[in-house]
Amino acid sequence: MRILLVEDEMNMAAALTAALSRHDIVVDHARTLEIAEEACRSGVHDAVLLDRKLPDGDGLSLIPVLRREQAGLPIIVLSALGSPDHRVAGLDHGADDYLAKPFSTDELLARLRAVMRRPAQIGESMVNVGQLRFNLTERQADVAGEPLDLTRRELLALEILVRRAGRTVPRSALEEAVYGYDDEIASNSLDAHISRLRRKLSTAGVEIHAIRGLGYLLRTAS
Amino acid sequence: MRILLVEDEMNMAAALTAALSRHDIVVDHARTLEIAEEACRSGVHDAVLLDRKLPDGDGLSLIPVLRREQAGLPIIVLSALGSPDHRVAGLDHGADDYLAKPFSTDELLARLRAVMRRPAQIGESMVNVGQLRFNLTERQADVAGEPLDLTRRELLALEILVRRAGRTVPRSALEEAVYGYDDEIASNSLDAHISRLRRKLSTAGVEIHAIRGLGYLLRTAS
DNA sequence: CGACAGACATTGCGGCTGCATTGCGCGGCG
DNA sequence: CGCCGCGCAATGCAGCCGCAATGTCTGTCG
Repeated sequence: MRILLVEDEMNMAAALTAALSRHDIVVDHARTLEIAEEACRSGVHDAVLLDRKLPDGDGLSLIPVLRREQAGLPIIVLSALGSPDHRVAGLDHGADDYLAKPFSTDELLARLRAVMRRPAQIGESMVNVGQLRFNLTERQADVAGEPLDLTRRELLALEILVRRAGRTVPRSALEEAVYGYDDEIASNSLDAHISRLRRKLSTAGVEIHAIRGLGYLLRTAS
Repeated sequence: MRILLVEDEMNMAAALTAALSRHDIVVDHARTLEIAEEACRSGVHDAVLLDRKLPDGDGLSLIPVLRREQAGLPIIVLSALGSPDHRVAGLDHGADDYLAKPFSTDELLARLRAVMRRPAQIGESMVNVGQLRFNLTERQADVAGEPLDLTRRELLALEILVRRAGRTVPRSALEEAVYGYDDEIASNSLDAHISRLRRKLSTAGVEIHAIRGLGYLLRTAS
């Protein structure tokens, strides 16, 4: 892990660098806002520790700059200004955490770990078939980025077809997915839904094949 | 915004609920770990406030459970156990932040905002859709610089629609965001709010689309 | 090889469900 | 005491969906 420490007081900086180094954290040290801005441009840092009182201004003013350059880069403010008001100000300027001096090194490390843990992206299960992209969690279908306007029954049918793309889906399975168990169906309305689905998928590069006597099968257009 | 408060002390819970409600945050209250676990399963919460001393165990033990159920759900621990050691323990158990009692309500709100910014932090806590600009931290909506005059319910509805712009928001999710669990709704008043929202957004270049049988969808006007 | 039957495709229609809109009255807050 | 937000209900409306009629295709049997 490599962090950028923005701090003008040399004793403080040295002590922090030593403490963090003992935990195998690489520390780059910047004494001014200007140097810090320059340093962060390299994009090698995993987090920023930011002092407030700096020779060329309040550290908080750096936060919007960092956010623009390196969106998502965790920022922890370290400051002797520790009143609730000061903390609120720091957090509302966009900091991820605010730690008042003096603090324990262990707590700093823990807060660093906490802030670094941030999940990259909650796994959204997406299925791609041809130009068709189906988001299983959101229950939404796109064709080349354009959202498809599907009705509820069409969505339910497409979902199960997509989940088993390339394999034949028995007609009975489709009926159970689209209607309930209870909801009896006494016509060919499932076929009707498939028909309308096909039209809406005409530009999606996929085909819904009918497997006579068995069911349907979704696959990329040949 | 809707949060889950896990706290057994009723005075504390009532005070917090009142304070947060004043900032238009919907609070669901759980007195025990068991109830909390059950409540979080609904997946409607944006964050969790977690006490440590609870009738059925240490609140920290809930964190792994929440992480498994709802990865990415921000968790802030609130505890009278405020020593650095305690904080480190809390953070290393997976909490996103640790606030020692007593704390100022303003700081809690600021830390909530900080922790909520995270997922959407790519870019800013400002969402633009069409001419509509929604400030998630300030909770304010502008159309071409002109601030929109929205009521509380309208704001809550618009917030969740904006947070998930371009994706269908289930009707149930909207109801839970705008009203609480307990607040039963026995009419189409949600529809009424949507209707009035639409009127106020008429010049915003966005549309609130109704997805029949599913919910609503906000997107730029075609 | 032709004819028929069964299965799927497509499309129009009507009913019904669920959404849109508006007005009213209550209750809370100033 | 007046205002405003909100829940509620009534009315109007649109679109989804079930249904059936008709067309197409395929596989089978005489």
